[in-house]
Amino acid sequence: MRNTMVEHTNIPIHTLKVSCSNCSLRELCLPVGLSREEMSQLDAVIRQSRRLKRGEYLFRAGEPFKSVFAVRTGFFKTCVGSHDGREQVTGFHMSGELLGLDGISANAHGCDSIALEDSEVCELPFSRMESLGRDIPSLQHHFFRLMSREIVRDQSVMLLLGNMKAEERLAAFLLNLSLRFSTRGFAANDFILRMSREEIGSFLGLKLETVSRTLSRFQANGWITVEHKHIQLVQPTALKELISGCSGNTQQTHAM
Amino acid sequence: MRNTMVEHTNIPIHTLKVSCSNCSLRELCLPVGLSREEMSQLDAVIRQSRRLKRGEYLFRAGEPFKSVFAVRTGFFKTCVGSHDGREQVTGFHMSGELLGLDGISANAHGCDSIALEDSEVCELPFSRMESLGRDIPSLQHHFFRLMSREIVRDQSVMLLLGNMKAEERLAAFLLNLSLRFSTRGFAANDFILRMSREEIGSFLGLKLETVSRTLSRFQANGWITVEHKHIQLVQPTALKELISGCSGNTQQTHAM
DNA sequence: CGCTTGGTTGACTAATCTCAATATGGGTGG
DNA sequence: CCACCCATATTGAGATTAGTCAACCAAGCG
Repeated sequence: MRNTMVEHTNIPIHTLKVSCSNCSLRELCLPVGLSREEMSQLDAVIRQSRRLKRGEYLFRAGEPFKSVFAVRTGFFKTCVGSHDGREQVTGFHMSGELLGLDGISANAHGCDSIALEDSEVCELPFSRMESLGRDIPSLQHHFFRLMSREIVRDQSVMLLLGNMKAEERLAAFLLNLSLRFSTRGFAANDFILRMSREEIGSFLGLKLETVSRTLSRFQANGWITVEHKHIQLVQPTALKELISGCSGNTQQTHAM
Repeated sequence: MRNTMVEHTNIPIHTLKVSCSNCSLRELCLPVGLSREEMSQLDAVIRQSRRLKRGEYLFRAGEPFKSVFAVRTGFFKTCVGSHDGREQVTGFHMSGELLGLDGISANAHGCDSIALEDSEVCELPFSRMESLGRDIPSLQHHFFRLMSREIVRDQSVMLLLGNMKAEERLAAFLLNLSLRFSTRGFAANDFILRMSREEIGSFLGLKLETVSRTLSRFQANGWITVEHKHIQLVQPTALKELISGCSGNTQQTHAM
């Protein structure tokens, strides 16, 4: 029954299409439609990828801002801390997603970014991306789109935190993860949570006990199975019904 | 005592410095440090300002995205709606702030934007701003900064919605408004709320009754006076104490 | 000058948090 | 390789907060 889940990493159903020679930035490169020439310019700017171990900080709030980072593999959380130690997880980030966009405004990172499993990122020195954007309009445009997408994502989190009940938040959260896994070629209804109940709670504006209880209730309803961090969506439809109506744009393939 | 408050608009302490000939975009122009030549290029791109009456929509979610808008005068709210009619106010916006950045990602506006009083905006056709940015690097950079700032703002709203109690939310809200008024040359401790209790509640993730009760309690404590929409901060320090610790970056001069 | 809308207040209910006890698993060091 | 320990998760009971429903009031508008 309990297969050796210790390193039961989510299994890709099909291999990811990688378009950018230097690193698998589907999100960054694919939609732009760069020429071979432009692609190599981009490759020249993208720094060697960096590996992080579980628990390691990619950057910390307050550090000078130099680069944004694209997740190649692994899983990250970002959080803003408050003086008295409360901390709010502002998002979870997986492959193809960009980290550090909030640092541009003040030339300093605005949040902490921490690897939740061993991970690999590409560093994109921002000023070089800016100048490259001037030469390659489609790249510039795509960068604006990525930033805008982050704003859209944040709006849907606000909707979640401002309007939804605990069950709805959890359902939206699970379905969002499911969607993002599946667009990356992983199983949609069978995955491993990379984060703790407390981190989920922080993100969803709930206490860890509430997260735990709500997951148990979902399981009791026969909607999901929970085995520690291993989640299976048995009746995703039931979850979808729960949030039908509150959706807004909770259903994004992008970061959350 | 109660002066004819009907049109008691907030009074500027000093006149705003206007740097851009076409429209008062302090936020957009001042920090960039454009040359006279560049400034006139920018002026050429910025469309004639548009006037809106109270209650009018600047744009609606789903409409094709063409431009972002800079608030010249007046007051706006943005909200994302959900299918079943719930709506979440995602922000309030005053002079110098940009609206519509969330539309870039999908080429369609992602929220409604509604004037809360008679207002005036400048329209900035986005594609022309993009190409102008290619010619004027500092403008491009500034645009990235503005988008990043929006992301930072959203993070602080998440912190507010995820971590704070009703009293703390209201205190943070009032102090944020106060700060923004004062940086625009209006009185910091004496202002008119442009939005209803319900809209405040929607933004803060509270019901209107809770907003009302909490304001009453603040007044009973002697911290503020409330006369309908006219608010005076009598002991701003008391409010600051309330949120000391949860701040994160709740104290921004920018939109909220 | 009545009517409609928005705001206040109260009593009650429901949801979530808090505190606490108990399990469980994974990691560590012997 | 095993035993132990600590961090993490589950569950329960009771406290607290905010939501709900409802009555009432005041203001602004036509």
